[in-house]
Amino acid sequence: MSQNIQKMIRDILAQEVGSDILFSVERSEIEAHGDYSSNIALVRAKLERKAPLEIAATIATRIKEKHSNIFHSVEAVPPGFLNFYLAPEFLRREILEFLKPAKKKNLGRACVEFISANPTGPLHVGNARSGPIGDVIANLLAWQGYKVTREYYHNDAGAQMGKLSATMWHWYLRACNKKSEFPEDGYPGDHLEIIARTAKKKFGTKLLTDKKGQTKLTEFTFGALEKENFATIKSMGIRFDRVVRESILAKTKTKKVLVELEHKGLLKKREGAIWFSPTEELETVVVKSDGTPIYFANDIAYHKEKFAKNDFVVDVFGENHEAHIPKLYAVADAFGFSRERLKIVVYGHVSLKEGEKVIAMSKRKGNFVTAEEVIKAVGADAFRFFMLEHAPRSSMQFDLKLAKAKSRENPVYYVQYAHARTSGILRKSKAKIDLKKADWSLLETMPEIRLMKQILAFTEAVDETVSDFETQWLTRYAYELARTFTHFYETTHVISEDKKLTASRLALVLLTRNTLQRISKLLGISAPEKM
RNA sequence: GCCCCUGUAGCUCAAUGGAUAGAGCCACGGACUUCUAAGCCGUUGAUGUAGGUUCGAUUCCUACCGGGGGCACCA
Repeated sequence: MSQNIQKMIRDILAQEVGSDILFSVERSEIEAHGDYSSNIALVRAKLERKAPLEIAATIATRIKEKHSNIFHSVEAVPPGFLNFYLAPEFLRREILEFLKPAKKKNLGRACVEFISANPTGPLHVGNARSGPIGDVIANLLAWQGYKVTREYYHNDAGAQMGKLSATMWHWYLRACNKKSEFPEDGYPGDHLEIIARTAKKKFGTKLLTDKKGQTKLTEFTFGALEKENFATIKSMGIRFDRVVRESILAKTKTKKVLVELEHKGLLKKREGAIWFSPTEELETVVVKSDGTPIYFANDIAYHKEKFAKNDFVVDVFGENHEAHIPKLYAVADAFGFSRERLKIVVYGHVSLKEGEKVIAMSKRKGNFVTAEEVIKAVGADAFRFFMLEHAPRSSMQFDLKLAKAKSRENPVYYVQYAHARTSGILRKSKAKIDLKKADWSLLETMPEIRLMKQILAFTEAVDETVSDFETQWLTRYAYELARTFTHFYETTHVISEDKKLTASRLALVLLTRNTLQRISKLLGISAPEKM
C-alpha cells in the first residue's frame, strides 16, 4: 500500500508548528495549487497575530531545507496557503510503495444489512438503490480488513403479512370464479393478481376447501416474490451471505431479548402495551396491548444478534426510516455496543422520469416500474454506476430515456473504455512487463506524471470513502483516472522505436489497467478487455 | 402543528469552512486520421431570498420561500 502522503505532510507540519491546532492538508484540485495544500498558516495567523502569508513563507522555507528529497518545492501563496509540489524522485518511490502488496489486516467481523424490502411486491428502483450502495460498503469494509457478511432481512411477520394474505385470498377467489371484494387495506397492483393466477394453476381450487388454504397460498406467494426479488438482486451482481427472517427471529429470539431489556429497566408498561423506553423522547411500542410483539421488538432481537457477532455493523435505510435511527442507537447503548461501531447509512428517494415525463412510482396499475425492468434496460454496470455516483443521502432522478436510449453516454462506459484501451495496447505489444523492475525515471512528460499521480491517489480516494461511505468519491475517482489516462493516451504514443521508453510506458499502462481493475472491483462493475 | 432531509448551469449531479464553485448531458465551433472516435480540444452558462458568524461560507447559525420524508399498539 502506498504511503499516505497527506499524513506525512501533516506530520511534518505538526513537527514544525505543533499539533495543537486543527488544520487541513488536502490534495489540490487545481494543478496550479501544487499536489497538496494546507491552510495551516491561515489558521495560525490569528493565534500568532501575524500575517498568514508571512507564517506560510517561514514554514515553507524550513520544510524546503529539511525535506528537499520529498518536495520539489513548497510555496507560500496569498492569502496564506502552503502548496506542496512533490519531487519526481519521490513520486517514483511512491510508485514502488504502491506496488507492494497490502498487508492483510484483521479488523474482525462486519455485517452490512441492505435492501431488506417488504415482501409484498417486486423491488422497485427505490429499494434497488440500496443494493449497489450496500454492496459497495461491504466491498469497502472487506478492503479495510473486515470479514464481511452481507445480510438481507425479510420482514415476513406481523400485520402486513395479514394484509398480504387477505389480498391474495381475494385474488385467488377471483381466479376460482368466486365473488370477492378487494380488501379495504389490501395491497394494490396487478402483480399479486398474477401470482394468484399462477397459484390457481398449481393448486386448482383445492385451497378453497383446505383449512390451511389461505396460509398455504400466503407461503406460495411469499416464495414466488422471494424468488423474483433474488433474481433481480442477482442481476445487479449482488449475492447475500445470509438471509434473516423476521418470522423466525420472532419465534426464537424476541421473547428472551424483551426479558433482558426488562431486567435492564428499559421497558415500561402503559395503556396495556409494553414500550421500549431508553429516554422519554424515544419511547416506542414493542408489545401491543393484545400481547403480540411488533416489528421493533424483532428488530431489537436482530440487532442484538448482529452486535454479538460483529465488530462493525452497517444498516442501509431509506429516508422514510430516518426516525428509526436514534432508536437503534439506543438499542446499541442498551447492549453496550459502541455507537461508533454502528453506522446507519441513509439513502434518498429515487424518482423516475422518462424524458420530460415524471413517472409516479405508486403501485397502482400500469405505472409501476420494477427494478428488474430498469436493470434489463440499462445493464447492471450502468445501473450500479448511476446509483453510486450520487451522494447516497441525496434524492435523485433516474431518467429512463437517458438510461435506455443514450446509455453510451453514461460515465461507466468512459471508465470501461479506458480499461479496454489499456488492454488493447498491452495486447498489441505482447511484451512481458515486470512492474517492479520498470524504469519509472524515463516518464517525464506532464501526461505521464499526471497519470502516475492519479494512480497514487487511489489509496486516498478509497480511504476517504471508507470513512463516510460517500460512494460518489469512488465513481469520481474512477472517472478521473479514466480521464487522466485518456489524456495520456491522446498525447502519448506508447509503442515506439525507443525500446526503453516503450517498456517504461507499457509499465505505466499496465499499472493504470491494474488500478482501473481495482476500482472497478470495488464498485462491482466489469472491466472489459474489448468494447 | 412539531421533527428530519433538501434547494448549485437549460437538464442530471459534485464540491470533507478555503484559492478562479467542478463534471456529464444538451447546444455551438474545431483538430487529427499510426496502440479502440463509446475518444480529443474549445465556447456559452449556476449557489432559492434576506441577514449573521468567519481572514475566508455552496458548506455553520437565524428567518422566510419552494420540494421530499417522518410524527401508528404498520414494516
